[in-house]
Order: sequence, then structure tokens, then C-alpha cells
Amino acid sequence: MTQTRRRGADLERAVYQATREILNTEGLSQLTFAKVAAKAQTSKPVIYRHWETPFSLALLAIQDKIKADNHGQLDQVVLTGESLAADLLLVAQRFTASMDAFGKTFMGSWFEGVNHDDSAQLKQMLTSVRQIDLNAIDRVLKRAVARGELTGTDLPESLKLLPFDWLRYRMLAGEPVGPAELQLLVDGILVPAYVHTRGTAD
Amino acid sequence: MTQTRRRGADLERAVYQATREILNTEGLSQLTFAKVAAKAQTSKPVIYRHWETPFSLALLAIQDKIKADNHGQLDQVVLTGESLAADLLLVAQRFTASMDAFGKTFMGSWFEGVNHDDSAQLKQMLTSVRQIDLNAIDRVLKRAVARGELTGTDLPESLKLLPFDWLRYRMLAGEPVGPAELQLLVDGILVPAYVHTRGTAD
DNA sequence: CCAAATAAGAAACTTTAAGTATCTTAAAGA
DNA sequence: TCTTTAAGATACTTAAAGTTTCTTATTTGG
Repeated sequence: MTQTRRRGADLERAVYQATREILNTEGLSQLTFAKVAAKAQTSKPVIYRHWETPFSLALLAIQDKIKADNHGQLDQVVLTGESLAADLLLVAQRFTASMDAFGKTFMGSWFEGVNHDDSAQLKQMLTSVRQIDLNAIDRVLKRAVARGELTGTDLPESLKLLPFDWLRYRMLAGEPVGPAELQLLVDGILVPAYVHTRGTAD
Repeated sequence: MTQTRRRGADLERAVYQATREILNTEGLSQLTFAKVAAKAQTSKPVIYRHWETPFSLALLAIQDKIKADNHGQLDQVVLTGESLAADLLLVAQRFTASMDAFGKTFMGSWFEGVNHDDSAQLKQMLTSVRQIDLNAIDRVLKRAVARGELTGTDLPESLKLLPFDWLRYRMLAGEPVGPAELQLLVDGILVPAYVHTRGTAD
């Protein structure tokens, strides 16, 4: 039916576009060459000739997106804040608003391809893990209050969970978590943050 | 050959054990009922009769592990520190050392099932994303130094990347990231941490 | 202690999807 | 216009998921 054939860069763009749509809706686990071919209105052999695996196609599709979106890059945000805090907020807002292409697809597609029952079970599990983490931190905070280092234990939950979230992320990303990182976490991040919110006048 | 047949709880334990071994070595994407059956020395129909999907089997296998390891739970660590910092370090160390069952399997198995070529490409991509993040923060820090809020921009990389890591993790885990979280991040965590390391005497 | 019910384990089968080969023909370049 | 290159269609091969059937070990209850 199609008497016009796309090729080269034209075709490539369509394939990357189709790939990203599948990644965003169904996730990495559901990305197959057959689906990409169908969505891009081409055929399987074309995809197989050009790309090695669905995974590498996914990487290239995301890189393509990053290149295309160059204008909105995080490190080119116009900084207009009157203070460190204001500037940081701008960057953080921009980051969450546009969520860089990598994060969105790779992070967000983890739990895709999981049915409803499983999803509920997973949620419950995450909750119980979080409870354990909170208990652990609360015990530490109570001791600190008893010692007179803090004035209370009622910090935001997000702040209490920060160390665990951060450590999990680093392990996930394959970044080193050694004594130096733990030291930084405790002395450079947690203690200052806790003292800032609930510190004693001294 | 096997004239003895396991059943009930006995069999269940063997299946969960096998499931966890596969999760730890090959990752979630490689977890199939056939492999579990083989490793647990049973047969496919047995697995299909008891569990719905590989994913739900994985969840149950991990919960089973958590129950079994109850003694070593994070919120039962013996706290012996003489200060807030010392106690926090104990908890953080324990967390990284034993990495709770959930984190280990689900976080660590993300990038399993990825071949060598892809893995290299992925690493490179992560690096370039990190570079963008670092640039964005450095610009903010320079402005803060110019204003006199900080004495220098040479903070540990981990600290500079903290906001991005944390936000990515929360999005991944499906936890809310709204204005309140951003405010907490900036005012309650980042500014105190930066000022602690590179603040002016004021 | 024996008989009936239950569930494990083996093997073979069906179905589905991934991956490959072949061929025709549109598009690009000389 | 002729030659080369690569897209797109179709059909095929292979492999793994999921299912069925049957046999027999284990448990339970009379």
C-alpha cells in the first residue's frame, strides 16, 4: 500500500519515536523489536538490521531525545534567585518538571509490566520496609534528644528516610558506598540537617 | 529416582530459596518458572499450581527472607554511640552491610540481563547525565560564592549530586515529589549541608 | 493398618513470540 | 538510465512459556 519508503535518518527518527512511546507506556520489559516495528509502521527485519538488542535501541532512543531537547538542559537554566536557596529551588523545580529523559524512562519503567495484584503487594512491601527504616531512625533521634543534642524527634518523614533512600539509590546506580560516603552522609548531610530543624540553641 | 517427595511448607521453602538464588545471580528479568523448577529440583506444573507469575513469586520469596532474617532487623541494632553522629553511623553501616532484602534483589537486579556492550554504553550515559547535574549545581554554587554565602565550590561530588539522586529515587519509588518536598530538600537539607561544609563565618 | 483423597513429579503437547532468511521493489547516486 | 543500496512483505525456524494428562508418593481419616 505504501508506495513511499522512508529510509536513513527519516526512518531512524520514526523508530526512536516509536521506541520511546513504548518505553513510556509499557516499560523496558515490554519493549520488543516486533512492537517497535509495528508502531513505527515498518517491519521487523528493518529493526534487526539496524540495532542489536531492544535494550541498546532503548539507550539510543533516549540519547536521541536528549540531543533533541538540548535547549532545555538542566545546566542551562536561567538562574534568577537572590540567594543560594532560591537558585537551588529553581534547579530542583526544573529537574522535577522536565525529569531528564534518562530518569523518566529508566526509572519509571522499572515496575511497568506488573499486574494489579502484584502492584498492590509491592506497595505494601515498600510500606513495611519504610516502617522499619523509620523505627530505626526514631530510636537514634530519641537518644539524641535524651543527650540534649536535639529538641525533638518530629522531623519530616522524608528527612528521616533520606539516608535509606540515598543509599539505596547509590547501590542501584552502582556507585560506590564506602566509609567515605557514610561519613559524608552522617557528618556532612544528616547532622547538619537535623540540627538545622531541631537543634538546641547550645 | 527421587522416591521421596517434598510437599507443603517444605517444598515452599525450597522454591523460595531457589527463587532468591536466581534473583541474586541473574536478576528479575531472568526469573522464569522453568528455571525455578529446575533449581528447586521440582517440575514446572508444581510451580504453576502454586504461584501466579514470576514477579509475584519473587515478592513472596523476598518476604519469606525478611521473615526469616527477623533477628537482624535494622530497627533492632544495638545503639552504642556517644553522639547523634555516632549512632547514625551505626545505623548507616548496618544498612549498607546487610542491605535489606528488598533493596538487594529489586534494586540490584535492574540492570541484570544486560550484555557487555550495552553495559558500557549505559555507563557512559550515566556519566554524561551526572556531568549535566554537576554543571548545574556548580553554577549555583559559584553565584552563592559571589554573593558571599559560601567560601568555595569544592564540595564532595556525592554531595553535589545528592539532590538529583534523591529526587530520582523518590520518583522511582512512586513517592510524591511536590512543592513541600522541594522546599524541604532545599531549606532543610541542601542549604544546611552546604553551609556546614563551606559556609562563611557570618 | 488400610483405603481414599491430595498433591508432587514426569513427559509430552500446544501456543506464542523471538529471531532469521528470502525476495521484491522503491529510492538514491553515478 | 543503469546500478547499488536498503526498505518492506512474507514465510519460516527456533525456543521458551504455559498447559494437559497421567502416574505414584504422601497424608489423612476411618
